[in-house]
Amino acid sequence: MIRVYNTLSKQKEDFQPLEEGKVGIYLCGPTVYDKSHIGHMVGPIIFDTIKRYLTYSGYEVTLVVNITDVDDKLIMKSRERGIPMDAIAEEMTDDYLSNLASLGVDQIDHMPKATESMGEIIQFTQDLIDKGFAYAVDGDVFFDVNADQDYGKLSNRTAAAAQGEGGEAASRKKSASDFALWKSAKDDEPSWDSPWGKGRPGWHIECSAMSRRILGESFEIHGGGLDLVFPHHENELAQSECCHGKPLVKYWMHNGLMRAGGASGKVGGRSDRQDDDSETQATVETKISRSKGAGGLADLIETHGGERIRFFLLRTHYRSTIVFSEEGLQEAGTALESFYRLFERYKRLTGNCFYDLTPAPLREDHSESNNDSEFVQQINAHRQSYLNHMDDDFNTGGATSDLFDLVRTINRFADQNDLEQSCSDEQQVALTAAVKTLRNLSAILGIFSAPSVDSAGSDELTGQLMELMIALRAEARANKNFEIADRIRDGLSELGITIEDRKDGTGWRVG
RNA sequence: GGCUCCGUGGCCAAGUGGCUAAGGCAGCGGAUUGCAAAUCCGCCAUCACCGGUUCGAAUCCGGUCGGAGCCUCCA
Repeated sequence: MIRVYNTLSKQKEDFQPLEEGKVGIYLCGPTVYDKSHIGHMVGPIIFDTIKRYLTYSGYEVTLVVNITDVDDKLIMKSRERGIPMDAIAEEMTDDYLSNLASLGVDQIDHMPKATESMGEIIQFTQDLIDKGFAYAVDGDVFFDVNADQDYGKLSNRTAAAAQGEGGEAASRKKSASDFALWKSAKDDEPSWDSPWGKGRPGWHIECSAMSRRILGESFEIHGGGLDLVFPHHENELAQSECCHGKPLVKYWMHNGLMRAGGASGKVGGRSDRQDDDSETQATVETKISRSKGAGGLADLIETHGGERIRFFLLRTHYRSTIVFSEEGLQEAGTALESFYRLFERYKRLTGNCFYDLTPAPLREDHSESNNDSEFVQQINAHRQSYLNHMDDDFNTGGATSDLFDLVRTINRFADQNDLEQSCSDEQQVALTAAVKTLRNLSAILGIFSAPSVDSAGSDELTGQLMELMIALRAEARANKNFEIADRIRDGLSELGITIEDRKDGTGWRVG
């Protein structure tokens, strides 16, 4: 039984879809007014993983991630740069999509855009007016918070305590906590025709309208960053539930936010964009680490590779705060090495490539057999532990530890049976079954789908040169001329190449 | 001020009532190796602090200290 932490009830609940076997997930995506930073990737990566796991568990899953391509920040950006809003939206959407691709996020089924959903948004707004939950004033439409008995249940606050001064539109609102469903446009702003005049949607209404179109009036999971609980999700919930008279979603899931190492405040958060008036030494240091974290995600992917970043994020439970640091990413990279070495070892022993193994699509029954060897039993135990971790609110941090256990168990099997000396057909079968388990389980996390491409110096000439160097060194070693042999190894080491003398021959790698 | 959440070994990080507190990185000892590298084996924590509940708590309750998020745009 899968269990899910629900922000609404503040506890873990048994996962039970509304309709047997089907799951709808709506994840709040970015407002595309600027390039994405690493913090924007936490949600997509965890929900991509959640969909993979639910699919593996037999559910038919629809994952929706919206793109907000009209809002105040986009309009400001458009003025700043002197180009149309839709050009900025397109540029930043492309940036977002390419980042997702680099990080192996490929499970998204729909990416609706606000500007392509105006009809539904206007209809939704009209529905709320008709039902008495919203009112139009001078071209604006506001949601009437006091008409909603349940308002505040997600973020645990009352309507009165909800929203401060009411902003610039305060004078037209019935109550300061009322929020805009439709905003009238000034002359030079992008706008769409509506029954209330030219204008654009408020921030929250697009999600209500688009989720209704694609997933229906009620669906299973709504996700987003913890910072969206209020006001975004609170308001979205209010709109949809007042409109439909039933729960919008069964499970509200919120991922923790990322912090820059040494700094306070989340990556890309408000403090990042504020002009600091107090230039103490501490804030200067903070800015440096910030610029690393919140700076170009594309650069980060360039230097570390998507797999390392994805693994780094998934090692922590999705509800925790992740502190971003260059060192943390480095360490994740070191940890991944043991997997890559096992894949190479597997290939040497069996001739098969890890990446060519096809991951099992479904979580099949592994009924315990008494005939199983100790090795097979250990592998199954690790597999079961992995599934238990994932069943428990998608505990990817715990699950990765089972992956390391699998690696150690497989290496131990190879060591103890001296497979480098001889590997029987039977042993090859056992080895492949175990490696395949690793393949299946890592595929759920979205890692190891293809060889990591960060290995430099893998061109043909280098390979031939290395073959020559290794042959020369082997000759020297055979003649017990260790001085020469070590000179070769040390020299290569200075060039960043590591030599490994294994029982079945000498290998080399960059790094 | 209101509302959430967190504090586990040198660092990262699972575990949230009961066998010897996962796993990773770093370190140390051993096997292996000509020496290394890789791999394997072993070692390294009583869970911020105080008090309470309980046969039994890192895990529940209260308090103290420390940290984070939201209450304003935000993944």
